[in-house]
Amino acid sequence: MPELPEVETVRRSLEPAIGATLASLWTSGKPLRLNRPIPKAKLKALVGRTITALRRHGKYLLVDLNGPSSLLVHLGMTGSLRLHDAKDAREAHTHVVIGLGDGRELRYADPRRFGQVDVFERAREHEHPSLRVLGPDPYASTVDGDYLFERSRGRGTTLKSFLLDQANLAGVGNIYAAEALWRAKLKPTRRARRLTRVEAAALARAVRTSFDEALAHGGTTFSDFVDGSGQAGENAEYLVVYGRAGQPCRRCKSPIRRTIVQGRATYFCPTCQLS
DNA sequence: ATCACGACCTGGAGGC
DNA sequence: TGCCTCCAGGTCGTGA
Repeated sequence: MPELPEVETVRRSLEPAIGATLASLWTSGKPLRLNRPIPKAKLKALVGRTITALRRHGKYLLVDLNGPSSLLVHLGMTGSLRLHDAKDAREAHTHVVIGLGDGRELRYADPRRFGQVDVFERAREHEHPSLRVLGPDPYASTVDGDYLFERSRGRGTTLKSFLLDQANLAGVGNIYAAEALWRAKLKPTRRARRLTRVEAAALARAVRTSFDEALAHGGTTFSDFVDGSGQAGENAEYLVVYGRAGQPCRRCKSPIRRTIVQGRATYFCPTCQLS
């Protein structure tokens, strides 16, 4: 579910939590991704801190608190981070509840438990195992055609895998890889090393255009994505290729094709995305 | 080092 | 109604 536009939508929707103070903490006791336990003691130590800012890098949401620490949240496939009234019934698969002491609660829920919740020291942010390996956020000024061109030299993998590799660009997932490749008129199975400088520039623009559109529509919801206030996104209606197998290409009317590339559903237009 | 693949986990959809 | 199989927005460990 949540790729960069969805995580950014969550980030924006949680801004009303800035200024709130962490007052209590509850965890389910169930482990998340890689069977790793939620660091309850580190989270408990944050009680008394105030939320000062909400940031995002790629698909990671960073909640800054006064003092040296921040909270890291990754939504995995099915995670949600929502502001609730403390009186609201707790939804199934809730794993972290942070009481804000003002009648509100920040709740992390994640049915599949592919997500991540952690605490880190901001001064050592770049050393965090999950953040350390990330490439630049596609909205960073350093990301342009030249960056993608240089980065793709000597890479024998497909463009699709290249885009999904968070070490290259942080934030692209399976939906927007397909969307961006369609916009740039590039075939998902094209080898990254074959990208020309002109194509790389088109791809950099295409990634951002796809994200801009999705953001304007509040993100893509298929079944379970919601923002911090529980609102679903409308972007599924506007997708150009993802999930549109058999439907006409929005450029040339050819039926969109679905294939599997490296184990993941891949949508493209066989006419527009010839190479 | 790079790359492809399967595993992780739950729930929903569809077939019988 | 049940039971089975397949599929899903992400990441990471393994082995070639």
